[in-house]
Amino acid sequence: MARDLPRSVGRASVLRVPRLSTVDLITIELRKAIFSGALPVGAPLGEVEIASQLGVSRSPLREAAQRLVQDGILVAVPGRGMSVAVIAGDQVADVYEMRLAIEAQAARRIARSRDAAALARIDAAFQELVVASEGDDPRAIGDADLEFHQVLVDAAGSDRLTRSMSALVMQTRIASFSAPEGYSVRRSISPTYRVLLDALSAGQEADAVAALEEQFAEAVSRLRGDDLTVDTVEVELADQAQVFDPIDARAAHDVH
Amino acid sequence: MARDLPRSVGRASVLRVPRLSTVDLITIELRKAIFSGALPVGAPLGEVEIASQLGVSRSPLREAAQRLVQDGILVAVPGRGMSVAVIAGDQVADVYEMRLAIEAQAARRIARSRDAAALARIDAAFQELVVASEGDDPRAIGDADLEFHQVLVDAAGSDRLTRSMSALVMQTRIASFSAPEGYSVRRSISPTYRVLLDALSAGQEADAVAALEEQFAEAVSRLRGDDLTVDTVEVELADQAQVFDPIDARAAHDVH
DNA sequence: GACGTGCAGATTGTCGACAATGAGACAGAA
DNA sequence: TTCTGTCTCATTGTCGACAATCTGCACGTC
Repeated sequence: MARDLPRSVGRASVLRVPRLSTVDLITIELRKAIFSGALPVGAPLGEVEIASQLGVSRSPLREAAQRLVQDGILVAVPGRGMSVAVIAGDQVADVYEMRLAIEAQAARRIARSRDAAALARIDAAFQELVVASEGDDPRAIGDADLEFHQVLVDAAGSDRLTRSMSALVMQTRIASFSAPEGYSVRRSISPTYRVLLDALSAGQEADAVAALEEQFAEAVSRLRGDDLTVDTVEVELADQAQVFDPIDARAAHDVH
Repeated sequence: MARDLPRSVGRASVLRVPRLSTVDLITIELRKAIFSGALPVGAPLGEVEIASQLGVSRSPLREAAQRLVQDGILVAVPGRGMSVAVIAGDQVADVYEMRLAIEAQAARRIARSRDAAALARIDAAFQELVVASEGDDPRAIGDADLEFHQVLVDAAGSDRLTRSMSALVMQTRIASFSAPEGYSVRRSISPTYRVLLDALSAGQEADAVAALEEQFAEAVSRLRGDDLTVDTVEVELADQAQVFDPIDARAAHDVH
């Protein structure tokens, strides 16, 4: 019925403004804080302190925190409050099991479609990783690595794969922070990356998945401290920042 | 050093009691309500009403709701509150894309390990599905189908795959409710199930994944209303229950 | 009669406060 | 000295209330 599409253009002329709620903002801020290490792994998060730093009340903070609990980034123990998750031991392998699920599916989609734009984006992300690897900043290398994998999944064009991957990127970073030897990254790029890229553009699904599996197996054993043969570069422990950006300037010590 | 493991047995003698928080309880209750259809798809959820039905205040309810938002089961629009998600159109295919990611990974693990106990559990779940399919209760068939897929993933033994699947089970049910023709299920069991089971016990990873892909392609086209060739059985629309169990008896109309 | 405007009702978003629970310190007994 | 019990303090969990926002209806105007 035409009456349902009344005045103005029938097809969406302007699309919905994606306003962000306060909870969204807080969630983003908390993610950044954890990802950067400003909120150290295992640290209990004092609700009053964090809330005041963000310039909000405890209610929206707690709501945001529940989202992170849901994606396994925070853990909540009933009487004891919440703390940043620690991902170590068997959990590390589980993170990579889940990553394999997501990334393998993305890889299959991409290999099957061989979409030029998608492949180009992935290649670009790989180049960023190559550049970062030439430097000595482990944080930059780690970021580029995670970004590459996120781009890989994004290129598959699935909302759910993308969202799931972003949670896994966080968990991977947390696992790195939780590593017994401290945060470190592989200095040289694993050959599996090029194998993966080649397989994707050649449309060889199985090879692409196999490359991912090998790459993840390496990563798991490195994170568990089993494999000391690969050359890594560590970050100084003093680099742990202790504060993070409040949502806006008026935040911090302010009377309501 | 032995001094670090002092009194009592060194290795965990009793394991942590997993007490559930109120937020956990509410989350479970909301899930049940949505899964059963008591909270209809697309329905805005009045916070005061639901909270009073559950016998809790709005704060813990809102916290629980944020978890469901994170799983894509509820949607929150800033000024307008939350409502049960509607999963239709392209989102249906996306749900199955994600399910393929999770279930294919689980299938690969199982096919690779060929763990007898795991295969037995899956077989048992399949038998339940067979039994349900012999009846005429579409809800029972749908439940058994989803349960089968959940068991399949559980059998892989990965916490994250399991958790992810439980969210996807919810989304699949929501997609069914959102279907243009109303809730319906396939009357006969797709032959892809037996192919899958055979491939799993034979250790044929690729065949198992292919069976899942085919099965999901069928499901997507059925849910989109494209495919009217398969025989389905629908549920009466009047069956929508409108209330759901409060957490405990003292709930509802009570002065605090 | 149709459209735009303003008001009223209801609902959400946020806050501060209170109650309940847990952690750590301290003292006393074995 | 070591363990146990108690006390205190800090923190979390929950609530009711207020302010901000949105929806629907009625009114006035073209």
